[in-house]
Amino acid sequence: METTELKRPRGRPSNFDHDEALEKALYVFWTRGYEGASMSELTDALGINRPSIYAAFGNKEELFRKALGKYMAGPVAYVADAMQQPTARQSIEMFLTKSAEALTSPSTPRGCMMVQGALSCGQGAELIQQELVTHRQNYEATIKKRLELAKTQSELAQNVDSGALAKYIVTVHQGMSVQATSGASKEELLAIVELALQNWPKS
Amino acid sequence: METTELKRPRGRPSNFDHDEALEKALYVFWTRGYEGASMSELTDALGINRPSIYAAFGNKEELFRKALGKYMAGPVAYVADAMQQPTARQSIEMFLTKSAEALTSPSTPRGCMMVQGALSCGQGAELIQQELVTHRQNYEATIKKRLELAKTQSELAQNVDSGALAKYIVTVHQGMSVQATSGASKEELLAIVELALQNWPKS
DNA sequence: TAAATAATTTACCAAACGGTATAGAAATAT
DNA sequence: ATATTTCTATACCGTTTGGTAAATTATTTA
Repeated sequence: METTELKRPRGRPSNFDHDEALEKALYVFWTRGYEGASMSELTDALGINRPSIYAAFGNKEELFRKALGKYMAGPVAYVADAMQQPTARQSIEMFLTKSAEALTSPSTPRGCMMVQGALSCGQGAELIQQELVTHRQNYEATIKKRLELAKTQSELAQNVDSGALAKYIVTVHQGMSVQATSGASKEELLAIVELALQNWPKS
Repeated sequence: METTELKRPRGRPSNFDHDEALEKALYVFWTRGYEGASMSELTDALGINRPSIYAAFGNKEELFRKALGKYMAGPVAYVADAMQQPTARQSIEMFLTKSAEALTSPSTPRGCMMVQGALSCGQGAELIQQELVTHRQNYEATIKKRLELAKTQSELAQNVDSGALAKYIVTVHQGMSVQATSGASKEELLAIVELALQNWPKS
């Protein structure tokens, strides 16, 4: 039991749980976007003073990056799971279905943080904007890889354009994110998923 | 020829063309979004002083609304044209194809202003955000009406859910807008359109 | 108990934000 | 010519932005 007794660090201990604070920051950024979230709103939501935030997380940019990391490791972790389904068809179906649920979950902000975090922005946020573009492209590449695996397994025909199909799938996902932000229900998004999956290429 | 000789108004005439200035403002808002566009950047782009902008267009909100009106009357006017194609299938195909071109046109900013104008925003822009939601929903309703017309004309079966199908179509459009902002080419968007149209419901 | 370390608190900073008061300049009407 | 009207230019307003300096408080080590 003495292994649970961690040696406490030298000076005054933190008055707040860093992980809880980061989660609260995540929700603010998720709702407002990078620029729309002000440091004042963040300090209010986190319940701690501004210098403590800067001491713990750096500056606004780094706080956003760390919140985004928590987002990808948490609410978006289902994507990696979906890719491990036995067939590509099942992977994509699970990806879009879980997306429909996640994008409209009543316990989280609506929409995808990677889409609405900085789709357009002012002069000071172009770096964050570009980073979100890269993250979206990474997910697209992940889906493309899953489709290419399906081609080697003869689930999909060799003449299927996995790049175009992956782009189509993430396009539907990103469109659903906009719809979720506009107030669409989970059922409405699931109906979209059903329509989007009707044209699965024949093997 | 004397009808072209308009009676000039009373005081000092405007030093700039209001319509040209509005078009420049449109491009700034289109690129930066409502919040991302600062009045300083707008005055620079319009080439006129700040009080002249306020005298001519009101405040930032009204300037955005007027620019948005110009956007809908200009770059987005093809939507109304598309709806008048002889068949719904042709209407939707034209809508998405023209969208793919417009969203990636080299002579305009990328993406759809109604999507990226204020997808997420700070506390001062929620009204604009909501107005954009309403505008997107109006376009969705327009497409739904076109599909319902097709049902009365037996182009589409009675059991087709025109609401869900319309939602699917605008979802693809909105996803393509995100893709365009991320750098997708016109050809890539056209490939998405092709995939999206493969599942057109059988009559 | 004293020194050292690290957090919190208060107060503040320069810069940028949207918006405007005031004065001058350019046109028409009398 | 003079008065009137309207736009333009300079300079400025209060507020909010992201970010910090300095002092205080709480904890561990010696």
